[in-house]
Amino acid sequence: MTVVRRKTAGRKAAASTAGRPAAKPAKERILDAGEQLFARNGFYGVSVRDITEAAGVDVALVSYHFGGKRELFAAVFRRRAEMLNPERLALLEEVRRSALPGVPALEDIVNAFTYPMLERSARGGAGWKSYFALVAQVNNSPEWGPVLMTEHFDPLVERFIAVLREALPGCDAREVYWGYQFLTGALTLTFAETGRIDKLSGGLCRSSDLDSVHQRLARYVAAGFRALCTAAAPAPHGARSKTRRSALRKIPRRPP
Amino acid sequence: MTVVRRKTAGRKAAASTAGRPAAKPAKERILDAGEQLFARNGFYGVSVRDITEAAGVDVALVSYHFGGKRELFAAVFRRRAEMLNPERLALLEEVRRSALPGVPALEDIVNAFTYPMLERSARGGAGWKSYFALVAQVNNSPEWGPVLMTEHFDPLVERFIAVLREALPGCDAREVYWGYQFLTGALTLTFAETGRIDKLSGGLCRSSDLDSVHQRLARYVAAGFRALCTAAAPAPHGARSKTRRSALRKIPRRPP
DNA sequence: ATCTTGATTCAACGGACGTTGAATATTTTT
DNA sequence: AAAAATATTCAACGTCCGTTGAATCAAGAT
Repeated sequence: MTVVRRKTAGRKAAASTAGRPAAKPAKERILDAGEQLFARNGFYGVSVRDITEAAGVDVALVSYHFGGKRELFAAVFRRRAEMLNPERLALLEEVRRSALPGVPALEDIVNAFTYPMLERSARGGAGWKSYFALVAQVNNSPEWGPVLMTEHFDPLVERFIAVLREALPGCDAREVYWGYQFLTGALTLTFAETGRIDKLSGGLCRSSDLDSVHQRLARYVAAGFRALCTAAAPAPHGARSKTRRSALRKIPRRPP
Repeated sequence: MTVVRRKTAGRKAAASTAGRPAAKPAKERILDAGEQLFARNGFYGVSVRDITEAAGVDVALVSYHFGGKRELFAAVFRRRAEMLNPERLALLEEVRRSALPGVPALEDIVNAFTYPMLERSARGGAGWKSYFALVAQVNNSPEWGPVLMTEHFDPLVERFIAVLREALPGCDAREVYWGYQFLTGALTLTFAETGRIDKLSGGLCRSSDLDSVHQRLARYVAAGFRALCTAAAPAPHGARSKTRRSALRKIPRRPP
């Protein structure tokens, strides 16, 4: 009956005068809060109420603006992919064009793939950092990976692999696909920034030091591609026994 | 009052005669079911009831045997780590010993690290496959990775890195740590088996084909290590501009 | 045979979950 | 200024959540 409407008035005042964060529209603030929280605890580890409280909006707005929690998750994932990937594609084409009539160096191709991500994760703001941590989890999730990664990244990846194959003439396509798989695994774990390398190295390396990654990943991966492609052609067995046979022994099967 | 105890009698009969799965003790069946479900949907994506229903036991047994859901998750993670890592360590030492008085090939060191996992994921049974998919998610999770990976894998990893450094004399320690980081990222994404490489390659490569990974990963990673370590010594800038400078442009900062 | 201990079942708890519909407020269009 | 469209608030819904305590069962020890 005599309840005073503190909330509404208070929110309005805070939005127009006091706090910075209330400047953005609610829909965007939900995306920001969801991005941060989903990156930390995954889809099921975050409730709609967690997100709306962090965003300072009402719970019902998630269903209103996005249709539901799952759709919000997809929208979070889509938002920055659409900002990022056109630029990565343009950079890749630029690398390719500037190497004509030859083919670009493998390092440059890999860099075109990784640099826009590493650069934004390092200096693009907290939102981008959260986003890439989220990508790391999605990429390794059997539930979300096949859906979201395929939908938003595969067109770019296909073009990237095509350019890689140009730069690796005569190399079996399978080697390139596996080489890409190893690259994306290394890249996404980097974005997870779990701090594990910090502990392992006793502080010598830091997860957050993406410049160190930028200086090393392309070289590492390019060498890996070359090693895969200079290996014996599709001869499944024989030769090169040193790397495969030397000290390996069979693992016994589990007892039934 | 007159309720008939169908459940108990039925379960007992099924356990002793009809079904295979009831042969194991309840505690182990909970671990098995949790392993499978956690691997698919993560910690928060699976309820205690999901697990106990899959295991065919009462809900209360999770709290009774493990103390709670979180402790069950940790127990699932610990169980196979304790089977696996002593063997990986023994294999590493065997590789090292059999190379004396020299140092082992990088490929053999990496293989000692990866082969026991790849072999079990390929031929160790469904439980092992689930387990490594779970490891892939944990390794990329900012919430669980630092806790569980550090606790159960770091002693092994430290020894592994020490041997790597023996095999890379004169190489800066940071290069080895980063090289390991890229390796574990590539390895764990492989275990996630999201099927993404299958779609990308049009069926040419299969996520589940861990033998293909075994044939390629050690070569790829060893070449990567060598590339990191033969690069210009800790000279942070200069030289080698081709790999770093050529076609890269600055990414503009976000508007404030 | 009785006692003891550990394993399992059952029912229930308070709370958090995602979503909804009606009511209200705000902005845009006419 | 009125009307329409959009945005936000509030309260509540039914459901599922993890955990608990008391009761029952199954064996082994005394």
